[in-house]
Amino acid sequence: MNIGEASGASGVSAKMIRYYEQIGLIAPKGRTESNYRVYGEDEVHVLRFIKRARSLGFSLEETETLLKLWQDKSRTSAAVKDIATGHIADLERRIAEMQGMVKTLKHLAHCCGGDNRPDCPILDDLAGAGPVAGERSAAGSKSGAGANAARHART
Amino acid sequence: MNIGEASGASGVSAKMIRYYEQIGLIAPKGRTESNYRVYGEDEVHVLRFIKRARSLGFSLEETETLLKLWQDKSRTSAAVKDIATGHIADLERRIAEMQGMVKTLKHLAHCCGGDNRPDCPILDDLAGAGPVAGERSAAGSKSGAGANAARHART
DNA sequence: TGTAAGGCTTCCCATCATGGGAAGGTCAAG
DNA sequence: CTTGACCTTCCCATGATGGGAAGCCTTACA
Repeated sequence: MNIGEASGASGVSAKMIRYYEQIGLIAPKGRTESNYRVYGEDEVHVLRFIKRARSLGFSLEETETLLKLWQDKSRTSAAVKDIATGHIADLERRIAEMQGMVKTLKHLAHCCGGDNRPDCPILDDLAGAGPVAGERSAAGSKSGAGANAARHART
Repeated sequence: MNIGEASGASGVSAKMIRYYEQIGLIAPKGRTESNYRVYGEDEVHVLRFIKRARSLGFSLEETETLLKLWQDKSRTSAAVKDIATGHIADLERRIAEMQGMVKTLKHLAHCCGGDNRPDCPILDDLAGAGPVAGERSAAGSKSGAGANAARHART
């Protein structure tokens, strides 16, 4: 199987397959005489494993650990569960952060006329004009962590 | 005011202040003879504006637009509100994606013994062993979009 | 058998926002 | 006058992915 076929069979782009190889996550079964990568069913299975793990939000580093556990027949399910629960906590923390942003933004947008006039509570808030109608909680009170939290949070 | 003082007064790191200058988001009031950047209250105000926008999850591109609107006295609040509502929708989409992941992961973790034995429904799922007890919905059924969604979603 | 299309290879670059660090100039306090 | 704390610019790294160029290989078709 060529890289293109392996890509089609796994749903992982050829570009990514090469990248995963580069970072030591997977290796082709071999190479043809003309240096083409050759894959078998096992490799495709690994690629699908990676893809599924990524779709559940695991980082490539976590995915690598999970992959090793998968291939280690003497693993304990506790080790796997630890990674999963840690990841769940991470996701929930990020969800909470974003929900804080949404809460604040909805409040501000609600207070904003959205008309032809220039007066805008959203800009007032950003400019540090102080609370619009009530508190400046949500993402506001933890702006330090929030700023950090917002980092890389964009698709 | 030096860059260090402006950083302290705004909460934006000196490194970032220089970067924002590089991408044209802000400029110092001037330079000293020895080439040090000099800032005034206005610049600090802009930096705080940027920081607040970032803490609400706006990208630097969106922040730039908001900044221009803030400085444009003939803006309409509708233009600002549009950006905010678009951003809210974006956040909510990403929140929903992550919630899907959490839902699936919690189900899998719940089904996993977390003990000394190697049997693990989490690995079974990743390996594509099919649904553990019920469906493979949540992040699973939209795995294509999910994979994309997971991208850059990590702090 | 020649050729054209498409696939493969490697290599470099871009993204987005941020931090780290080196090499060297400047300033203020002791 | 030295020392330490600043400042300057420049380069590199992150994480996961895509884009594209230059050049080789394979397959199908005339």
